[in-house]
Amino acid sequence: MSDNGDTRQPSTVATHTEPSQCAACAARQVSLCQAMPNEDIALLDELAAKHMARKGQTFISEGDDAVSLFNITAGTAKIYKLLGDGRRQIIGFLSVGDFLGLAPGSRYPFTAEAITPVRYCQFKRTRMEQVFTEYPAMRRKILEIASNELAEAQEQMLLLGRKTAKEKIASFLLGRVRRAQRLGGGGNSVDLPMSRHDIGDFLGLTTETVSRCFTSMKNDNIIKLDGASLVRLVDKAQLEQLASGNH
Amino acid sequence: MSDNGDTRQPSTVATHTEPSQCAACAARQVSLCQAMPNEDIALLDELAAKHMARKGQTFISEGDDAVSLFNITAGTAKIYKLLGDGRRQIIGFLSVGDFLGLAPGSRYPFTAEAITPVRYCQFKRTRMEQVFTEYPAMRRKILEIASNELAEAQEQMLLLGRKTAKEKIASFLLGRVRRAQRLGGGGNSVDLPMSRHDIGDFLGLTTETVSRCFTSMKNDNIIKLDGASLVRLVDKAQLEQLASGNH
DNA sequence: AATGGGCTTTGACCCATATCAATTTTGTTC
DNA sequence: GAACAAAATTGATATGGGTCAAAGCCCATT
Repeated sequence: MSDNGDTRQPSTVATHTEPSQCAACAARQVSLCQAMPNEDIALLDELAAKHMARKGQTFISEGDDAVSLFNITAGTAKIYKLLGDGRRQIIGFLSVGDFLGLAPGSRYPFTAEAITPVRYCQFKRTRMEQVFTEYPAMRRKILEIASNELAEAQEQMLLLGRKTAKEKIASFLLGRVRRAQRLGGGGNSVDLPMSRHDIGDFLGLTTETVSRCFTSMKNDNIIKLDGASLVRLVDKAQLEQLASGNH
Repeated sequence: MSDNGDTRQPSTVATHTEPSQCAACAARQVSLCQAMPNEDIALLDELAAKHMARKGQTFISEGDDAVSLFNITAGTAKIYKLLGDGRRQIIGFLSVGDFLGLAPGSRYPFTAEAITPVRYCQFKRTRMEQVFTEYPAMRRKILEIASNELAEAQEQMLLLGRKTAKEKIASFLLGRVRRAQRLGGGGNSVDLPMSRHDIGDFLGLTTETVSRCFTSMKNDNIIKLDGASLVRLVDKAQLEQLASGNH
């Protein structure tokens, strides 16, 4: 696919490592790390390798040895899976506070790539396993995160299997707003750092169909477009209606 | 949908409760319960309410208070989500050893219905939370199960979003064989206790398309049908080829 | 502020799968 | 084992979204 041009065989190694403090981390309150008691947070500082990924850089590759767990602290990334002939399914978009790296086997079942510049912490699985044993609250938190992701994945199955193009777009936009609100963001505007192509690969549609839906919803006065990447939700009630499959 | 006819408002209450012993349970070795040490297995016996669900009976309803966790010990069930107008997405088929009930909020995000007569154990969440604290291996096992389900869900997203009808059917059949093998079942035959309609709602297809794919694969000598519910995989290599999206 | 390249949008056309409508097959009950 | 109902199959037709192609737009760079 076109945007894989220079990232097909990228190194999993990060460009840049920097010191920092978990205590002051913006992601702390919305991430796994909130389960670590304040007095012991320094331990995570020791264990976390802090990295950056440039826009377009792949920092986890499907099939690689799953030796690490990751926590996004800034920016937006996408994780995806590919079919043999290049068809792509984006599994999710990750941003500040999001956790990834759970793998049922010994290999990552997806690729992760930065959409904007991304900051992330990398933890060795083996070391973290010890931490989880020492701090049961951490393991409880991971399980909570996994449960959430599972429910989200199931909701996405409903979307992919049974919703129409417009319903998919409506659901996507509402999901984005909710996420923004959870992170303390504002009311009815959504920023879309990913391309139409990415949105299509997330929703099981083509770029063209995504674009046509946006245009049609704009004409129906359901949304307003401010450039390609800022969407204002004008008629949220109608979006909810669409997203839930009520006709 | 047609097969909801008499189960739309079914009670979540089971028909029948019976004593039994976890120690002798067929599901033990392939379920959560294997994480409980032998000497303490009696504890689970005390906590597990053993139930049966008749064919077609709903034993978890989407939106209900998520007070319990479940473990299937015999039979096959489906879990699904509905859209406002009745469109249905089946999230998974469960059988012996499968665990369900993880809910990110306080309500179940899906409905569970027996396809064949189902036996299951029901555990109160609050009680299990204590057990998990007392037996960390149990929580570790749940996390392992959740990771597995998450990866499976992501694989299913790839299927729903990007595979063609034939590729979906090929993936489905292979998935069924693998599951059967994991449970000690035989080589190249698959039993399909669910209807074509159910398969369609699992794969994001209609009954008719499912049936046409089966017919076409039969004609291409990739599979053999023995009645509607027994499938023999004749050309597994070709199925793998199809399932992985290689042309 | 002109140039160029990559997104995004729009248009025309097509096809895989849905829909609608009969059969045929299977399984269950008396 | 006859009779019925439910499920599966097959056929004919329709359509939502894909594909292919051509502008248009937006910045980033100079």
